[in-house]
Amino acid sequence: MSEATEQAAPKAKRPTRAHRREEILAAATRVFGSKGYHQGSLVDVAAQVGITHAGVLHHFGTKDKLLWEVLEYRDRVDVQHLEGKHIPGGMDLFRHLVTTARLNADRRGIVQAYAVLTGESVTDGHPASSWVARRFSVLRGEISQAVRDLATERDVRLPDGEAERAANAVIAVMDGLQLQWLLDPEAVDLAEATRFAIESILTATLGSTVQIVST
Amino acid sequence: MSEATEQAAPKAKRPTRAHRREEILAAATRVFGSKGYHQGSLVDVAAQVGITHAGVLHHFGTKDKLLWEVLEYRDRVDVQHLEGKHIPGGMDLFRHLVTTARLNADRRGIVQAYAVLTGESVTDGHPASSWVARRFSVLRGEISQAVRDLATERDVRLPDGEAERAANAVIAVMDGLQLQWLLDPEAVDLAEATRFAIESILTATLGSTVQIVST
DNA sequence: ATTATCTATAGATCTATAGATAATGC
DNA sequence: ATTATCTATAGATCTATAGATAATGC
Repeated sequence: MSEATEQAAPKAKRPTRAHRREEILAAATRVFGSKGYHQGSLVDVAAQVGITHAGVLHHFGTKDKLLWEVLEYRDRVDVQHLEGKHIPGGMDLFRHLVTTARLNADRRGIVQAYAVLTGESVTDGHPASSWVARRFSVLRGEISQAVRDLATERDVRLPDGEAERAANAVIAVMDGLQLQWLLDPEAVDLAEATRFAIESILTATLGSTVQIVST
Repeated sequence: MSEATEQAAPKAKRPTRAHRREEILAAATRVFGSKGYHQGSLVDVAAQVGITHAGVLHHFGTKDKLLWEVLEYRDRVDVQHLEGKHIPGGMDLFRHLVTTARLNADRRGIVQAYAVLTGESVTDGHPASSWVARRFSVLRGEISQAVRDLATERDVRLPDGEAERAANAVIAVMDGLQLQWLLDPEAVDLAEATRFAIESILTATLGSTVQIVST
């Protein structure tokens, strides 16, 4: 905040290195989201930032590395969005999932990028496949733990593997609903559908009605 | 079966036009499934059939048209696989969905093709998007009707739009489980997970335990 | 005569590299 | 001196077309 070091108000300073990289990452997210990784080109990304593709490569080296950083960037943004900075447990986790779905209904680009890259990631040797697989694995762990917490809370004894099955179903239903919503937003109310599906899975798993009151 | 018209045993006759087209469609399904539509080239497809890419274009005109025919071909195969030739209703429909999931666990290529093309289809202007959207719409109609049938059968009065919500959730969970299974087959038992998820959704929707006994 | 293929090639793209130039920071 | 960009270009692909050749069917 010291004004002494300020010489004059520079109109359009060169963006800092970190800032430029962020601009490129944001542009790449849009491009990969709207066209996919293979079909989205470095020229497309560069054009959105107002430089040439060579400029993009100067910052990221290769297109693969750019994608990796886009995915890491996504992780960082997702986490920093949480208040407590770490993912909640028990019922709060499911509330959080529904809330995220509601926010996502106004962030089509992000949802699309996630859906496209996830779909592409099952192709042979795709650079995003290990990222997506790890993401699933982390979610599976967190959600199944939350299911176990709820079961304990309600004195329900779960069959072996039931918490994992429920977690997989919850993850699956969120991904699948996003696909349907992207292709036909009229046919699916993303937040409502997500709440309904998660409540159904939890209700059936725990044997008594579960209601998620999202904030 | 008349032997009179047979001259000699021709070793390797030229395949009929229809047969050659089928070979190409099968190859294209494999290629688009393993690499995606944009990344899978006509040269790849042609190589699998043992001709050049120009031969493929002779039969299908353009790459887009080839994709459309691949999708129609998929529809035809799916339908002809059913015994009655049309999709069943009520509980039989859900039995059929679980059975399909079990068969799919041994047809990775087909599942992968479906997942990849569905994911790609949400990119801007993708040639498969209307096909996927229609597929969702048809499934939604069939499944929601089956849910209504079950509700009537059990004297359950469903809230407005509940059958559609349940249908969307069932479709979503099947698609989502396929993604997880493709990326990590150890983590998901496709048939078991599908059965569990559909039973959960139906149980919660109908308010009493639903069990799907797959044949 | 028609159908199925092939070779050759045009015309678009794409990623990545090399080397030059301009702008900042010490 | 370092960092950020640019221009130019190499080297791969890709789709699609044109025209030639071979194989079948009447």
